[in-house]
Amino acid sequence: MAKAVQQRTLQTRARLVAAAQEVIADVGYEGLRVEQVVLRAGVAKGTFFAHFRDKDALMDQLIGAGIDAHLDQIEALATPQSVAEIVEAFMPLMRFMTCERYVFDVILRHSGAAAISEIGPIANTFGRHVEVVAPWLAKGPFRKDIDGMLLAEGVQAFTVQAMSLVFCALHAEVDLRARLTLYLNAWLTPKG
Amino acid sequence: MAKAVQQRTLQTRARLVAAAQEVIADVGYEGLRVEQVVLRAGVAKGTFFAHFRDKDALMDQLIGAGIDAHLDQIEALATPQSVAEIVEAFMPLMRFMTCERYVFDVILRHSGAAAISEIGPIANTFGRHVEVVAPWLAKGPFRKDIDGMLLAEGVQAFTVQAMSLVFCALHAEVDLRARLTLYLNAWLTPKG
DNA sequence: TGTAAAAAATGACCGCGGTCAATAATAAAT
DNA sequence: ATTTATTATTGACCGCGGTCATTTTTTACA
Repeated sequence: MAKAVQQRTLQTRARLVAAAQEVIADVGYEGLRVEQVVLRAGVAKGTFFAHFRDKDALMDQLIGAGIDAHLDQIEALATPQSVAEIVEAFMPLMRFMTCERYVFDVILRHSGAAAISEIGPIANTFGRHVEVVAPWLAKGPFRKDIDGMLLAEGVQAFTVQAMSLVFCALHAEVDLRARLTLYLNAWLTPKG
Repeated sequence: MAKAVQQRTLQTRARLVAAAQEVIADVGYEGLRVEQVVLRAGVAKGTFFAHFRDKDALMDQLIGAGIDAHLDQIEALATPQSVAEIVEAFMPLMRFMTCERYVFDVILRHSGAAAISEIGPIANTFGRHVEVVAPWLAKGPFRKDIDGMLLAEGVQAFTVQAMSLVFCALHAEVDLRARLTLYLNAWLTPKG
């Protein structure tokens, strides 16, 4: 039994990813065209689809990597001791996730796994997000009446809700930080 | 000043909508092709796009109408007095929203208005949803420490989260009703 | 080396959403 | 009625994601 994957394969894939990042640097995520990517990479169109199931799979990988990089930063932080500190810790990640409407759409589409038994990069970052937040909540001055995982899932739900409002005409005036702070105070430190 | 809109226009639009519904009955929302719709309606392809900005706009209208019909039913109900009753009231709507992955994606994409200053049918139903729930929460045995609108927004966020998990491989085993009940108990009747 | 089997790359081709200059139908004015 | 202005319809055409039979390259083995 030989090497399952050839050297050439890795090179081609790396070239495709590098080319894609260059294209994105030029025209943004939404402006990316597969044809431009293969042109830069110097391969045929069909080759792209031999390496990625579809354009969305490439986006899943690239955006997932971006989220992971932000989560690395977040994990290196000292444990936040308040809602304000939690919000602040997540601001850079949220800014990235909402840098383009198209990016946020891709994230939403992949946040629940794209297909059954097929958990992609972005879906994994959502799992990671919960695992990062749960211990914070356990250590901090927050409600203790419900399971830590459930509490963390709630934080995630409200984070998504707050980001959605960035693109919502009805709530355009309310900024992301203030909105998430409002949600998390109500969720994490209920007085009723 | 004459009638701004001709009779013919209304007829054509009605034919297009009717044709679209027939196509959906045949092949589902995801299977809908604009060409099939115009074929059934007996008009040219360009006509479709004179009546709808794009395919998404048609979906927005049709799915938005579906959600509105469910909200009509929900509004006719007696005010729920518990989390269980709230969940039950929303089950049919949630089943509709998650009848196809594509449908849920369209809903997410349009739940925050599609474009600035352009609030579509689905975005409106999200506003309506909050307005239906808020009075329920004010009257029922739920926490009173935060604003009613905020409380209702939270219900919406958790409803979306619960529906997302329907399509998520990581949580496929957990059913919608149980998941939402868990969320809403934690949100509406905190003990901490 | 030479050769056969497996893996990777190719590019012509297709499906389908969306555009637009040209045309037809309707309403308004004389 | 005839002309004029406005609005609706048409269908050839384009952009772009995605497919697949064919060709090229690599690997395994004699």
